[in-house]
Amino acid sequence: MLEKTYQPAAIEPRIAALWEHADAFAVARPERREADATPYTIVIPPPNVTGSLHMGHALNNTLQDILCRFERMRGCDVLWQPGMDHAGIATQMVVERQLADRQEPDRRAMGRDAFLERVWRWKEESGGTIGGQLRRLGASCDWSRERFTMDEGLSRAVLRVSVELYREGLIYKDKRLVNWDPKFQTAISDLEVENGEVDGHMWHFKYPLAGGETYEYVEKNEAGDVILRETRDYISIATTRPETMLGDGAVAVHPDDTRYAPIVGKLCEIPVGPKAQRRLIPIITDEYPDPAFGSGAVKITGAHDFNDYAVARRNAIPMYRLMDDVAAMRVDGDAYADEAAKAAALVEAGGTPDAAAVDAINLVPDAYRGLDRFEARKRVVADIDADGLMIGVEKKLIMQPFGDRSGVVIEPMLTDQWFCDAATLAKPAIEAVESGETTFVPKVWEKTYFEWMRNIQPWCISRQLWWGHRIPAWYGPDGEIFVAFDEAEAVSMAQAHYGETRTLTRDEDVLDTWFSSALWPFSTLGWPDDTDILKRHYKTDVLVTGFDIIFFWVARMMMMGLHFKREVPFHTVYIHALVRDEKGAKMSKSKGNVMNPLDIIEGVERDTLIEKRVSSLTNKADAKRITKATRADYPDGIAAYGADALRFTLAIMAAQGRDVKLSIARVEGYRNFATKLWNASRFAEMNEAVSDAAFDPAAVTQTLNRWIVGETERTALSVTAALEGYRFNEAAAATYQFVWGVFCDWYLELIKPILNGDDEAAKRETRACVAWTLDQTLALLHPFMPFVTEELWQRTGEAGNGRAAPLALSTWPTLAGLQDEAADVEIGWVIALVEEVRSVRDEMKVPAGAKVPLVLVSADKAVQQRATRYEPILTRLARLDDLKFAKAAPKGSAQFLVGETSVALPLEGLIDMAAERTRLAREIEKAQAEIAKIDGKLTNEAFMAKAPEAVIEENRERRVEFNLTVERLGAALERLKAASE
RNA sequence: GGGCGCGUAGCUCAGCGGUAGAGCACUACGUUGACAUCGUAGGGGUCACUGGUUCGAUCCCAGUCGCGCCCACCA
Repeated sequence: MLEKTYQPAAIEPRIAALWEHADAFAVARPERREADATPYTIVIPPPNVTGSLHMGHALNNTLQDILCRFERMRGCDVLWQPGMDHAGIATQMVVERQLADRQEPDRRAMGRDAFLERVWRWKEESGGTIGGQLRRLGASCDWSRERFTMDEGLSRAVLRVSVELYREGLIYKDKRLVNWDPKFQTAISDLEVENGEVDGHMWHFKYPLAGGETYEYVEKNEAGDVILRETRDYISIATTRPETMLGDGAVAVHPDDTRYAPIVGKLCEIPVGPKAQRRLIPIITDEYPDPAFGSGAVKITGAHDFNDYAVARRNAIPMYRLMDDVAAMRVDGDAYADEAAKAAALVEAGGTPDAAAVDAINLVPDAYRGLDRFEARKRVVADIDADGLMIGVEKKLIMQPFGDRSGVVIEPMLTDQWFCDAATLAKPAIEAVESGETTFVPKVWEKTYFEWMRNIQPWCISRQLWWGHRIPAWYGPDGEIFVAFDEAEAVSMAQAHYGETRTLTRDEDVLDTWFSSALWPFSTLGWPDDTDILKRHYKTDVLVTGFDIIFFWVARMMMMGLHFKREVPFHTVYIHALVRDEKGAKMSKSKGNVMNPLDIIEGVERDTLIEKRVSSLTNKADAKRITKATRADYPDGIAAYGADALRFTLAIMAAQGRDVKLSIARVEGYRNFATKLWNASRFAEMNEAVSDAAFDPAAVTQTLNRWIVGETERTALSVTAALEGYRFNEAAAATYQFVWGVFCDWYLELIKPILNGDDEAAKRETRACVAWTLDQTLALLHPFMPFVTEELWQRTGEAGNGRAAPLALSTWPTLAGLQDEAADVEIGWVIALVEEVRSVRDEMKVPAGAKVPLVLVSADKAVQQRATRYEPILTRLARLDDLKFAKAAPKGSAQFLVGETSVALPLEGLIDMAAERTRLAREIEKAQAEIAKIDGKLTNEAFMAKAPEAVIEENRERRVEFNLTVERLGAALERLKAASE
C-alpha cells in the first residue's frame, strides 16, 4: 500500500541502488548489442575534481539525463560518458591553500614530485564529491567508465596530440606578450582574463624635449580655427599606469597630427628616475594613436601593454621588461645607471635589437626595485609631481584585466610560451558548422561561434604550473628543442642532432587544462587506441553545455576532433541558459546568491530554507506568506523537495534562449506535482487497477477509456516531438498538463461511477485502462522524474512486488491509432456541462454542499441519450440531485448553453433572480461584442478576398455559435423579466 | 565601439500572423473515502512605446525608451 504522501528523501537513494544493482546505465548491455541497437552517445562536460554540484551542473546534467533516458527507453545503446577534469589552476590552488592553512612547507619547498603526490592524494580523498552528487541527481551515466583527464589513458592521448601537433608545426614556442597572472605566476589564455571596470586615474605628464628644445604647439578646433598657440618644451603624455613609464621605448603620434609634426624624430625624456641619468626616447609616428583622444601622443611600452606591443614590433622599438613573476619591480641586473647605458648602447647600435639582450636589461631605477607594481606607481607619480612635471590627474573608470581564477590584475608580460596555431585548426571547425555537419541549438549561438573562430588568436597553451600534463619537450644545452613521446626518444633525437650524447632538460611547464578537455569526446572512448567503443560511439550525438564555455571548450573540441578523428565530435551542440538568481545575476559564491541543489533535494534546516526563499523574493508580502507557509509545511524542520522536483523545475524552465531564474516556489509546485502523481497511483492501487499485459488500448469499448487512450497518445506524441527538438520545457509542460489537467482532474473523476458500479465488464476494462494509462504516464515522465516514476513502476507491478525490468530500461510509448473523435466530442461535452454547472452554481452563490436539479431543454434524442448515459457522472461532479428533460425551462431557472443545448438549473427560491438577470445580460453582451468583432471581419471586403478560407469559415462558425448564445440566453432573459413583472 | 538577447497577469516565465497562456501568489467557497503537498470557481494583461508591412500584428520590419549579456586595444 502506497503511503499518503511521496517522501523523496526516503525513496530516491533506494531507487538509485536499484539502478546500480541492475547495471541499468551500462553501455553495450547484451540485449541491446544483440538487437543491434543504435548507439547514442553524450559525453559529460567534465566537472572539476575540486568542484561540488551547483545549479548550473544540475541544469546541465538534468538535460543530458533526460536525453539519455529518453533514448535509452527508445531502445538505443546509450553511453553517457562520465568523468572529471583535473582543472590545473583551480586544483593546484586548493592544495596550495591547504598547505598554507596547515602551515606546511609550500610547493616550492616540497619540490615538484612531492607536491604532485600530494595533489593526487587530495584528488583520491576528496575528488569524488561531485560524482556522488550527480548520482544523487539521478544522472544515468555509465559510471563504470568514469574517466579523469589526468588518468593514464587520457594522458596518452594528450601526449600523442602534443607531439603530433608539434611535428605538424601547429604547436610552437615563442616569446610574446602574454597575460600573466602574478598570483599563480603563470601565463593564462585570453579567455581566462575577465575585464572589469574599476575606478582609476589618468595622469598627464610632461615628457621634456631633449636639450631643452622648444616648439610652437598649435591646436585647432574642428572648423580649423586656432584655439591655442603656445611655445612648449615638452610633449604631454597621458597614462593610467605610470609605473610602466620606466620601460617606455618611444612616444608615438599619429602621422597626420600637425600639432606634433615639428618634433617628430626628436628625442624626449622620460620624466622619472635619477635626473642625471634619465633616458631619452624618440618621438615616432604610427597609425595607432588617436589624435582626438587625450593629447594625441602615446607612450610606447612594448613589454607591458598589448597595443604598445604591436606598435613596438612594427617600429622596432625595444621592449623593456620591468617586472618579475609576481609583478614586483625587477631587482636583477646592475645599477640603474649601467643598465640605462646598456639600453642606450643597444639603441645607438640601430637595427632591431636582440630581444633576449633587451629583456636582460633592468630599467627600474634603484629606488623602485623590489616594489610591488602598485606601490611603484604611487612613488613614480609622487616623484614626478615633486619635479613639477605633472600636468594633472583625472579620476576615470578604466577597464582592467583580472585573472578569472585568481582575481588579481593581470600583467601583460613578455615571456617564452608555447602556442597552438588555432587559426589553422579553426578552419575546418568553421566549415563543419557552416555546412551543418554540426548544428547549434538554438541556432543563434552559431554566430557567436563564428565570430570568435574567425578572429581566433594563437592559443597560449603553456602554464607555469605543476599540476597538469607536462609538455613533452626537452632542451639541449644550446636551447635546441626536442619534442618526443618520452625522454628516450628525445635523447636519441638529440643524439642524431648533435652527433653525440648531450644532457637534456625537460620543459617545466604543463599544458592548459582545456587542451586535454578538447580531446574529451575521443580520449574518453579509448583514443589513440582504436577501441570498439570509439568506433561505435564517435562521433557522439549531442553536446549539452552552457554558452559560457563555447570558446573554452566547444570550439576546441571541434578543432581537435576534426584534426585527429577527421570527423566532428558531435552533430548537435545544445546550448542551455545559465541558471541565475532572481535578479538575473550569475550565481557565484562571491556574490552570496548561490542556491545549492542538494539543499533543495535533500532538505536543509527550515530556517535556512526560509531565509533562501524569502531572499529570492522581491515582494515583501509574498515573502511573509511564504515564511508562514513553509513553517507550517515542515514541522520537523526539514524541507526536502527531492531530485525529481528540482529536475522537473529546471526542465520546464529551460526554454531555449532564455536564462533560468530559479524560484523555490516553482520547485515546491513541482514537488506537489510528484505527490499528485503518487496519489493518482495510490488511487489506482486502491481500485485494484493492475497492469495487464494482455490489455490492448486499441480494443477498449468504454467511451471514457477510448477517450483517455487517445489523450495518452496525443501526449506521447507531443512529448516525443518536443524532446526530439530539444524543447525540454514543452515536453515537461505536456506531461504536467496531461497528468494533472486531464488524467487526474477528469479521467479519474469520471470513472469513479464505473469503478463503484455493478458493470463488471466495464469495471474490468477500466481498471486495466487506468493501469495502462498510468504505465504510459510513468514512462513519459521518467526522463524528467526518474525516481518517483521508477518507484511507482516498481510498486504498481502486477504483484505489487516490482517488475522484471526497471522502468529505466523499459519501453518508450510509441502509440498510434488510438484517437477517437467521437469519444473526444462526447467527453468534451460532459466536461463542458460539468464546468458550466459549477460555474453558474458558484456565481449564483448556490451553497457548495447543496444538490440541485438540472433540466436539459428541448434536447434532441442523441443528447438525451448521452445525458442519461453519463447521469451518474454528471450527478456526482456537478452535484445534481435530479436530471430531467423538458420542452421549456422551468420558471425561475438559471440558464446557460452547452454546445447547442440549453440547460436550466431550476433554482427558484435558492438564488437571486435579479442576479441571474444581470449574469445573463452580461453573457449576452459578451457574445454580442464577439459578434460585432466577427461581423467587422466578415463584412470587410479585403478580409473576405484575401483571408484564407479556413479562417473565414472559422469566423462564420463562431458567429453561428455566438448567435445561438444571444438568441437562447436572450429568450431566457426575456422570460425571466416577464416572470418578475 | 561592435555583437547578441530581453521587456506578455502581482512574481517567475511560455507562446505566437486570426479567440492571450502556465506555475506560484491573490479572492471566494469546500473536512464530496487518491491527494489540503488537495478540490471548485473567480479576479487580474491598451502583450514597453512609435511608426510601417498586412485583410488582420503581442507575433514580421524600422525606430525610440528601458534592462541584461558577450566581445573589443582607446593611451
